[in-house]
Amino acid sequence: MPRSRIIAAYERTQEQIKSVARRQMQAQGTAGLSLRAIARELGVSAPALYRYYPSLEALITALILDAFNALADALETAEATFPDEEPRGQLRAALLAYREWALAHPTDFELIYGNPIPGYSAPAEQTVPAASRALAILGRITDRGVRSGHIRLTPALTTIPESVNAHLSLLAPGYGTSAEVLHTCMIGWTRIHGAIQLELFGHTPPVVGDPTAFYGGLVEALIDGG
Amino acid sequence: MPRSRIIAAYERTQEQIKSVARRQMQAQGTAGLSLRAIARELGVSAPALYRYYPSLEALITALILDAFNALADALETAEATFPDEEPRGQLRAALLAYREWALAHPTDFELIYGNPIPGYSAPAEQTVPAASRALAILGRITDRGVRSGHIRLTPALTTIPESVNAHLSLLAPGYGTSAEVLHTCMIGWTRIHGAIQLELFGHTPPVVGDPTAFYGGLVEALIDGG
DNA sequence: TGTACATCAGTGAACGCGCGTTCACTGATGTAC
DNA sequence: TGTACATCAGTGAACGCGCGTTCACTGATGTAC
Repeated sequence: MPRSRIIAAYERTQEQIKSVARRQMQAQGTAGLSLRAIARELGVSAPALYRYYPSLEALITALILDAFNALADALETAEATFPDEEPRGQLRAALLAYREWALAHPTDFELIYGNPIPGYSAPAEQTVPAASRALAILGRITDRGVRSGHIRLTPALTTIPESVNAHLSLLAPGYGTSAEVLHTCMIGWTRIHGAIQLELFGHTPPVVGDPTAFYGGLVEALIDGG
Repeated sequence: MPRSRIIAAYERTQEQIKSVARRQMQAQGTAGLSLRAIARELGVSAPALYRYYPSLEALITALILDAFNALADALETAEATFPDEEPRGQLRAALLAYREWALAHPTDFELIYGNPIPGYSAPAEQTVPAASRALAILGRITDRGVRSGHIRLTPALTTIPESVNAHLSLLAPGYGTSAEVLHTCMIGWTRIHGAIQLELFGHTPPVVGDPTAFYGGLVEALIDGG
């Protein structure tokens, strides 16, 4: 068997393990992840998994990286459904995609944005770049929109607290935009995130009745700089 | 010993158990709650706890109810620092109190708003009333503000999706207010909640630098109907 | 083409651990007469 | 005041369970000569 096929098989097994892990998180919650349970479902002994991941921690890290990247990929796909000349369409699509991804992959969402897993702490040098991708996408769309005049920043939100402005100014170049735009993105991010998180865990639906429509209204207000 | 003193001692022990449980959640996460660990820290055998709570589930329910009520109490205390004639001050104080309570009691916050605990499901008839208190407080403050003209609803947000409006209209009387005000409160709630949740789990601080100032700006925008 | 060897995925037993819950019990304290 | 009894907080052993990880191993497959 050629070496490349062997590697492909190895990686396919890694994917299989992660896929079973994701299914189990859905049933048991992120804290319920267990190598033995995964092995059982795969019809294999528990030590066999150690060929593919050196520990439970490593598997969790892989799942987290996948989740951050899958979310960012979803946003990028949404962005691409409109040309760069229509940043409002891009922004709307991206914001809706954020929620849709979360609803479609609730445990991945929990994994990256929810309670930390008891004994686990993520290796920052791996997760930070993956985690930043989503914000970078929102940043560049908004930046395009502001430059072309399609998106305006809310006056109420352009008065950035000095200490925050100082910090954002340091990071903004890394995102290829200004502190103002980055601030707007952070505000926007916290807004959609709160709505999604509360919906996911069942706090808003009993009150608003139709969470999709509720979120839609929230997104329109956000795009209009409200 | 008089019967009332016996009951008081019993309840004091219940409080002690919950307090140790809270400390352990802080260290181990909400999913790490364990009767045996609590008993160990109390210097007592595990079965002894069954005098006070019939099961781990019951203890968790008690902790959840306490948390919802403590949060609502914090909002009410904040509300009371301004007279009813100054609803903007009341609203600002309440919104800031929401974050302060969350930062002071991160695991209680996780417990009520974070990932569900694996094997546990809350008894709705007990938790729903407690959970609704916070929203009711924001609702009555906002209602006062709108009636007296101190608080105005953002135009962008008064266009409520029809399906949402229908549902809110059913619930609004129960909160002693209108569908519009309730909608504004839900929007406001999702906004501050997202900011707090992302801050608590470390997602916003590295970007905004000064989360207190960032949140402050967000609250001002919210009060101004932004 | 055949043989000796290396590679490596996967096994099964074992380690030490912690968990929620049950059970029959002890022993101190308070109550009734 | 003294005695028999009831109450009840707390104990210690045991139940059956699941966990992550280690270890020496088997047995199939591919490689070198």
